[in-house]
Amino acid sequence: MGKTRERIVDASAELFRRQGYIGTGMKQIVAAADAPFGSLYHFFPGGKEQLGAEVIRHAGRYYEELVMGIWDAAPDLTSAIDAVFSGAAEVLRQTDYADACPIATIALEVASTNEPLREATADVFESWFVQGAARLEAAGIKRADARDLIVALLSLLEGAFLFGRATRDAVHVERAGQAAAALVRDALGRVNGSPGRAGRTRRRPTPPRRTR
Amino acid sequence: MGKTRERIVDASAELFRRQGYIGTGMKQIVAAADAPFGSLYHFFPGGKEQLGAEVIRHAGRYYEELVMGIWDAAPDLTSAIDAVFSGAAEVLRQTDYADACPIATIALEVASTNEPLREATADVFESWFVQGAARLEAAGIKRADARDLIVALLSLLEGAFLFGRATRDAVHVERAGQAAAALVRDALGRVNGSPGRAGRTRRRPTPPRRTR
DNA sequence: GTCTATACTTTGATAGAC
DNA sequence: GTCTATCAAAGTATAGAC
Repeated sequence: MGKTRERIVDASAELFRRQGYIGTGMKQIVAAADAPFGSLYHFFPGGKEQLGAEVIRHAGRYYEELVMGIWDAAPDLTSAIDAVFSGAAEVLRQTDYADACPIATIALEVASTNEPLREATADVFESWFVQGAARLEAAGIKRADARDLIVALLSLLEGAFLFGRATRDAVHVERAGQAAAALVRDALGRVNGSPGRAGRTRRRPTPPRRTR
Repeated sequence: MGKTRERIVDASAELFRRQGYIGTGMKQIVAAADAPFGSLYHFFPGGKEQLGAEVIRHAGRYYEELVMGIWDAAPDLTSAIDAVFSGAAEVLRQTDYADACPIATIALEVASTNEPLREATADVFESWFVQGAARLEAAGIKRADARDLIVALLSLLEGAFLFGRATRDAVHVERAGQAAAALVRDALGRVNGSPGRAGRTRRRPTPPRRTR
């Protein structure tokens, strides 16, 4: 229904997430996008690599907005963490253990083999770190701790995605969420003796400006 | 110098870890193994899939023994966690951010596309969970907590590997190790009020029997 | 912008001599 | 067990009519 170029990017993102970048063929993409083959190289003269880079950045930003939207909708920090992990586990189940992180598979595939695409994934992850750290700070985590904490929280999520997909069991994601909550409690306790209300964020945390 | 079949498996494991299963060709494998092409299908009549399954199980067991060996050599639980994560970060740096988890890339590639290989990765991960949980129990973690904790610790490691390779920065692995240590302290505190000696493992934790 | 046909390369896999 | 030649299929990419 949308524009052809848009459909190509969306279909590619879906296929890359499930089959990886290398495992997805250009012919499969145009078939899934219901797009003419000629349009592919019309819109992406740089070929598969240009398409891959665009998909990584597009899917990365989309997922960032999805997760941060859930985060911001929660009344406090611990609820936010719980909502993100619970929601991720639910999506994993509902998609037959296919839809987890949109770029993790690509990131590992290209990390040592394709420098432009590796940089694209690194940029996406860095943006996630910045956005998450800003929210942790807004919730009262010390600036010096926020960066380390968000990396740990997202590592828990990514690792649990890996185990969840491989074992076809989303409980790993939920349990990782409980571990994430424990890490948050620790960090909050380090700055505030009363953990009861320490986790309460401002009602409308100033959304940090995107750096792009 | 070893037997041909052995060289093929080892070379495949190395290539799969860095380039993934799909991204590695059979011709590249025989070249790296310095093996005759005919031998490949002589030893692996099931083709690439049979080779992939064997590499997953072989590399999975090798890595398990490597990590658990480091674990068992540490004087106490928190030292063990630190040693594992620090060692992993060091290897990551020394290999130009190539050598992290030997099967994570394959696991994500095949999770939704190749059921036999997906099962192989699931078996490996499950074995890691069992071995790790047994060691946590031996260190005083309650049985009911050990399983959840080992999944969280390994999720931290796997997620940090992903970010470390993508951003070419091993500090993520070290920081994940600190978060892992915090989770362990929490779990130990839940069973023993004196965290000072609570983390002390038995000098020779009974190695749980392998289930294969 | 769309569409078809096709060029070129690489892939996994096989056959058969040695 | 080894080695070479080769297959059929799939991969990415291009050309050119419309």
